[in-house]
Formats: sequence, C-alpha cells, structure tokens
Amino acid sequence: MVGRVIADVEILDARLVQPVDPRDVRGAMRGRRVEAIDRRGKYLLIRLEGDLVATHHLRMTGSFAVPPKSPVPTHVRLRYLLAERVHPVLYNDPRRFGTLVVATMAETDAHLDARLGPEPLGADWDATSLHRAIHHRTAPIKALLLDQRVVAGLGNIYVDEACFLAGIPPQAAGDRITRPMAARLVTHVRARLEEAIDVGGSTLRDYRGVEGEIGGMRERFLAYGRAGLPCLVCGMTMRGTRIAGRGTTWCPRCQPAVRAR
DNA sequence: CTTTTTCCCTGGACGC
DNA sequence: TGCGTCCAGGGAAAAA
Repeated sequence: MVGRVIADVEILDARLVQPVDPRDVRGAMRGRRVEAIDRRGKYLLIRLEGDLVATHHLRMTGSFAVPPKSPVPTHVRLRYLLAERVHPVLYNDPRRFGTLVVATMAETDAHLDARLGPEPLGADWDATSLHRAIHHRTAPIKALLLDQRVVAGLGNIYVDEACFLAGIPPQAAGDRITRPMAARLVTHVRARLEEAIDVGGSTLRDYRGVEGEIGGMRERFLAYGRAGLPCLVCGMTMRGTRIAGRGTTWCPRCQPAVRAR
C-alpha cells in the first residue's frame, strides 16, 4: 500500500468505525497517498499524506488479505481500493472485535501514548524499567504483563509462554518479582516474540498473513493451551486457571511459587 | 488510586 | 443432522 493512492474505502460494517460516521472516514481517506505503515503495540498505523492516520486494531480475529495471492476471506468488513491496482486490500474479521479510528497525527499520538507503555523489543524496555513499573503492584504478574501500559503488545499466549520460560508462576504478585526475575521475563518475552515473528505468528483459528498463510508458532507452544497435558520440560501435568479473565496455564514444578517476603 | 469483573462478538467444539 | 450450550480473548467500561 505504501506509495499508492487510496482511491476509495468501502466500509462494509459500520460498527468497525463507530462511534464516527463511516461516511466521514471514507471522505477523509479517499484520494490520499499512503506515506508509511507503522505499528505501536497492537495498533497498526496507516499514515496518509496531509496529517491523517488510519489506526487499525485487529483484536483476536482481524486480518488483512491481499488477493489474488490470498483467497478472498469470508468476513470482509472493509476494502481499500488502491489507484492503479485491480485487487483491493481486504480487512477481514469474523467476530467484529477489530476497530478503526481515523485521526490526525497529534490525536493519534495522544490516544496511543495514554494507553501504551514501552515496546517489548525496544531499547528502553529492560529489567530496570519493568521492575520499576511493577515492584509496587499487588496484581498478579500475568495481569501486569497483559496491561498494555506496563509493556505494549503482549497478549495471553506470549505472557503464558514468557512466565513459563522465566520459571515464574503467573499468579505471583508484582511486588514479589525481584530484579533478576524481571530480567528473565524481559529476556524470554523478547526471545519468544522474535521467534514468533520469524515463523509467521500464532494462528489459533482465524489469523492469516496477507497471502493467507497460517502462522507457525502454534506448534511451538510450551505452555499456552496445554493445561492437563504433560510439561514438555519436566513431564508434570500442567495446571490451568483463570487470571485477569484469561485462560492461564503453568507448570507447578518449572514455575514454583514465589516465596513470601 | 488499584484491581477485578463484565461485556462485546461469532465460529467451532461438544453433548444429546 | 440439528439444536443448544460453552468457550476463546483485547480492551473499554463498570464495579469493587
């Protein structure tokens, strides 16, 4: 899309852009050239000429498809028609959790800055900054890592994976996470994210790459979704519970309870 | 202030 | 096969 002019935007599901009138979004984007596409946390930013940003969030089931390399998906909610290109870029989202906001750069930055902490793959996120952000908190470490203001971009899968690899039980309170433990979390969050990116993401059911590809990460899960199954490291039965409203899996042997202070 | 719970939404899995 | 029920989860909003 970068460098091309958006000839038109067809919004097939008005709820995608609520509470804004879909006609305003269409009118604002039409005829503008795409200058760049960026990401902040889980937000996808389509930067348009003339100080305008289209901010997509895919939630769990959103994906972009680029025919004809990709098959046309079954739940297309929006079509970007590009000048001098036959096939539109499609936004697909069976469950309609995804969102789209169109705003100026300043409005977009303000919106994101209020919601997002440091990037997990960025230089400013390290053991010290994580420890500082959570050492006074009593919520479980899993809830804190899912909090996008603590660190931007982690979801349920990667938090379970990182806690497992770091040997820290997900229910451990933030104020019991020592600096060395924070260092292990940072290391394993980074390693797991980079590995997932390399293999094309974690398709569970709906996620697809723009050419329809299924992500390769789901065969590599060590913790996520393995409750009741043997731990791939020690063989003990993995336990399942609910933390921060999310299904949570951990190994009682590899992630022993943190000692009270 | 922090933390927890509820809600949104739909397709797939499962039981009968 | 068909129907009902439950579950998955990111983030906003409400409740505690």
